[in-house]
Amino acid sequence: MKIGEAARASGVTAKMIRHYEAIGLLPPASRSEANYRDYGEAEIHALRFIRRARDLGFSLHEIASLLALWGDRHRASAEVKRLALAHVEALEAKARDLSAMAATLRHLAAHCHGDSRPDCPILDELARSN
Amino acid sequence: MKIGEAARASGVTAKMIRHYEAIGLLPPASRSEANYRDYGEAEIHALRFIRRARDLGFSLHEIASLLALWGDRHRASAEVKRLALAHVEALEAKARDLSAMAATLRHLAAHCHGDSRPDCPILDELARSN
DNA sequence: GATGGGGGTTCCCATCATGGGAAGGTCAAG
DNA sequence: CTTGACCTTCCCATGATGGGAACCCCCATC
Repeated sequence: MKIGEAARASGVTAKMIRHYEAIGLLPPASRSEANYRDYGEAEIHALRFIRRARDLGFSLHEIASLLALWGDRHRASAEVKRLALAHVEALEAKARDLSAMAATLRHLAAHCHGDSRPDCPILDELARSN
Repeated sequence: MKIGEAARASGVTAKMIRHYEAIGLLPPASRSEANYRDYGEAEIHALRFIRRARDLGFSLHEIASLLALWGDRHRASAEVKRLALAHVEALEAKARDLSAMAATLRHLAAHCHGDSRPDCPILDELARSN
């Protein structure tokens, strides 16, 4: 399979597949006579694995660890779980941060008339001098 | 005030102050004889404004708009409110995305024994072949 | 007066994940 | 044999931030 097909089959763009190889997340693909990258089922599986992990918000660095664990038949699931839960904590912390920002701003906006007059509690808050 | 003092007074690092000037978010600062940037109260206010907007998750691009509105005595607060609420929507959407990822992953982790055995529903899900 | 330290200045590079695009090679079908 | 779709590598850009080098400036202390 050439890179375009692999991209369609895995949901990872060809650009990203090359990138993942370049940074060592994936081993160098074997090449055809025309120097085209050639992918088999195993590679497609790995690419899908990466895409799903990305969809769950894992960084490429974390994904490298996950791939290593995936490929290790003697892994302890405890290690995977630890990694996953640490990531969950980070996701939840980020979500809380964003929600807090949203709530603060929504509150400010609720007090803003939102008409043609210039008075605006939102700007007042941002420009507050203390 | 030199840039270091301005940084301390505003909570924006000197590095970032220079950056904001470089990208045109702030007008070029006036310079001392030694070519040092010189800041007055007005500039400190603007820097604090920027920092607060950043704390609320606004992008520098959005902040440019907010600064323009802030400086426009004839602005309509409707415009500010519109911007703020659009940003709130984006924040909430992002927060929802992160929460969904966290929930999915927490669910998977809950089914993972997390012991020394290799079986792991988390990896199974990532490696799912359909 | 020399020196040292703690500012400041510019400029380049790195992060993280991704995309755009140029210049050129390869292959199938018309 | 050309055309078009694909592939290759390489460079640049994003957004916000930080690190660090090389150099300049000023003030206090020996």
